[in-house]
Order: sequence, then C-alpha cells, then structure tokens
Amino acid sequence: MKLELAASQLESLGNPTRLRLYRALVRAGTGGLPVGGLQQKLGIPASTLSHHCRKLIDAGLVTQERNGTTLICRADYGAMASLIGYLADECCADGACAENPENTEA
Amino acid sequence: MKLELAASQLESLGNPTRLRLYRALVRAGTGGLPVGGLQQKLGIPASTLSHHCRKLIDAGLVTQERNGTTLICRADYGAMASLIGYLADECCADGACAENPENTEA
DNA sequence: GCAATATTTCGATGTTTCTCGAAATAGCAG
DNA sequence: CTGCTATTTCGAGAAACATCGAAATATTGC
Repeated sequence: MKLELAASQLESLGNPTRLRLYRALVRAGTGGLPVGGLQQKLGIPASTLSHHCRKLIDAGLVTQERNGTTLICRADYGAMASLIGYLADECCADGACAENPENTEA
Repeated sequence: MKLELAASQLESLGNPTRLRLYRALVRAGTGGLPVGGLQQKLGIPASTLSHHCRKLIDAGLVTQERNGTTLICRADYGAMASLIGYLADECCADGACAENPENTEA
C-alpha cells in the first residue's frame, strides 16, 4: 500500500462523525445500510451525511450500490484489512522493527 | 478504547507528512530519533516539524524525552497496538460482524 | 554570565474542512 | 408526465489546518 493512500484513508476515518458512520456500516455486516438508515442512526442532516459518505467512498473504504430509490452503503472489509496490514507492517505495531536491521531508512 | 480517542489518533496519522514522520520513528526502533534527525530525514522546516510532532504527541502516538540539548522522539508501540486493536475489533476487519448478532446496534 | 546549538512558540497567510439549508437530481408508482 | 421519496449538489459561513520565517526558550560548555 502506498503511503499517500494510507494517509487519505486514515484521514477519512479520523473524524468522529465519519468513524461512527463507518462503524455503523461495519456492524451492519455485508448487507450494508441505506443512506436513510444511516441518517436515522447518526441523527445528522442528509447533506452532512452525504458529504461524509463521499469522503469514505473517495478513500475507498466504503462502497455504494443502488437498490431502487435507495443507495446501500457497505464497508469495504478488504480495504480496512489492507490498511490495518499497512499499519501493522510498515509501522510495526509489534515492535519488531527494533530488531530489524533493514528497517532503518526513511 | 473510546471512539473519540481513536478518531483523534487516526486524524493525526491521516496527514502524509505526519505519517512519514511516524513511520520514520517506528523504523528507528526503541531508540527513537532526535527532532533534528527527523528534520534531516524529512527535509522540512523545523517549525513545521515541531507542529506535526506536537499533533502526534497530543494524540498519544509519540513520546518525547529530553537528552541534554536534544529531544528524543519515540513511537508509542502500545498506543498503535491499541488503535489497531480498535480497528480490527470495533470495526471488524475480519468480516466476522456479519455473523455476530449482537453487533447490530449503532 | 555569554555564546552556541536544539527546539518551540508566535504570527501571518492561504487552503481545506465541517456544517447546514435550499435547491436540484434520480428512480419508481400511478 | 406527475407526484413522491431518497439522495446529492450547491452555496455560504465558521472553524480548523498546514506551512513558513522570525523570534523566543532551553540546555550545555566555557
């Protein structure tokens, strides 16, 4: 994963409203949630919600699929897994870097 | 972990300059890096660097310790591990949520 | 105390973000 | 095509952010 992509995904999750939104989608499972359902759960104006949805979609963390007149939003589990992998790997959450000689350049 | 804390940590990592900074610290291992060393590695003005350091420190992802006239910065591996845990757990990167009935509220 | 180095704080500027209501679009039912 | 619901786009205002140079602070050594 490229650093720029990871940063944009982290940034998109780094807003309390969007993190709540994303979490609601994840908890909704593979079935996802319509935008209206999200609006009810989060209790925010539709335009604000749409704005945040777009950010998550642009970052590649959420997908949308039209179902009639409603739009179903789903969390992209693969994208999250990649992001977590990047953090754990590039950023060595396990602390293994200290013993890894090749991990010393910028 | 509280959602607000996770969001603030994600936001602090969600900037390319800060992500590079954090990555440099992680790769430096437990010994950390002085601010001056970071400045050389990243090639940015000292005031800008100091600003970004502060953000990471405020978010709890980086610690500082004075060593004579230089300040050593270190990545807080525990904080990153907690954050990754939050993402993997609350946000179900493994996709297990779909089969988890209790994971259905907001 | 004075000079020298390392780092932060201050102040300013331009860019981006967040929020919301109003208006516009998309799809469906009749 | 009309009306209806779901959702997005537009426009605007306030707040936050990123960046940088200049000035201030901290620590050491003489």
